[in-house]
Amino acid sequence: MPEDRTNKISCNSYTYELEIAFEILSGKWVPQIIWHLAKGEKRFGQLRKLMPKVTQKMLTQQLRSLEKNGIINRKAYPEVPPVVEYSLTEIGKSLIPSFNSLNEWAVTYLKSREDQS
Amino acid sequence: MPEDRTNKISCNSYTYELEIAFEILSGKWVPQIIWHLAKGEKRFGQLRKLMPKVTQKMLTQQLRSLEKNGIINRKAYPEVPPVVEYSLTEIGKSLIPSFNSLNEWAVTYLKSREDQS
DNA sequence: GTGACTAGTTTACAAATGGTAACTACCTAA
DNA sequence: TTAGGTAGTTACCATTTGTAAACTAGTCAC
Repeated sequence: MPEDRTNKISCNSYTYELEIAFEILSGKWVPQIIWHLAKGEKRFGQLRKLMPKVTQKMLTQQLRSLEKNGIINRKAYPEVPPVVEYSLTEIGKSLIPSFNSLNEWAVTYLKSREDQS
Repeated sequence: MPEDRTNKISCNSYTYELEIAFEILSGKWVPQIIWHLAKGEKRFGQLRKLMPKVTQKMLTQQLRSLEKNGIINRKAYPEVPPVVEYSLTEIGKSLIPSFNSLNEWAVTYLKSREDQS
């Protein structure tokens, strides 16, 4: 074997996709945003009410990042006062099963930690 | 309805578990570490070789954090030179399906982004 | 007694991330 | 003309996270 090509999926390339996912989803408020949008389109102000601890700056920042990455849609209506609606894209919606899986894992995890103490 | 208790699962409490998961799994090298350990017990030096870009300090730091959170086991043998073996705990192993799910999502995601450009 | 081996620690620094608070734009209604 | 409503932006600071490089400990082989 001249090069280490015995496996098409080398360790490095195989973790690459997974890391992309975590890169996109990292950000203190990102999971929450996606979760809320999973339940339906929301306006900026609605998200603020649902997430009282996030500041305006952080909310727009993370919304912009999700938009850039194609996870959410932003629809702005040229009205006064302004109306902006956020929703999950198709690829964004396809994240929901993974989120449910992680959520279930976390429930089990927390339970197992309680039992120990 | 005196209080908003129509749903047992309120928005706030429901995202809580999900956020715990992301909290534990955030950290630049954490997904990779878990991924490698999913394939079997590894020594410190083996992990370093599998992840050439991580520094010693970061590797130990993130391993410690995962150990503290009960995701991995650390077995140290009092030999010279030292031998330390890391492996996933049961709850750690139970993360693998979620990781697979996220990984598959990311593959689809990357494909869909390629197609656009 | 010098160097190699493994699995770290330590110090100092740089970069990324997040938080606070004040400010903007635009139109409407009083 | 002044206040209110929505969806932001800006400037500045604090905290967290990550990096680089040198150092440690204990034993063995030379």
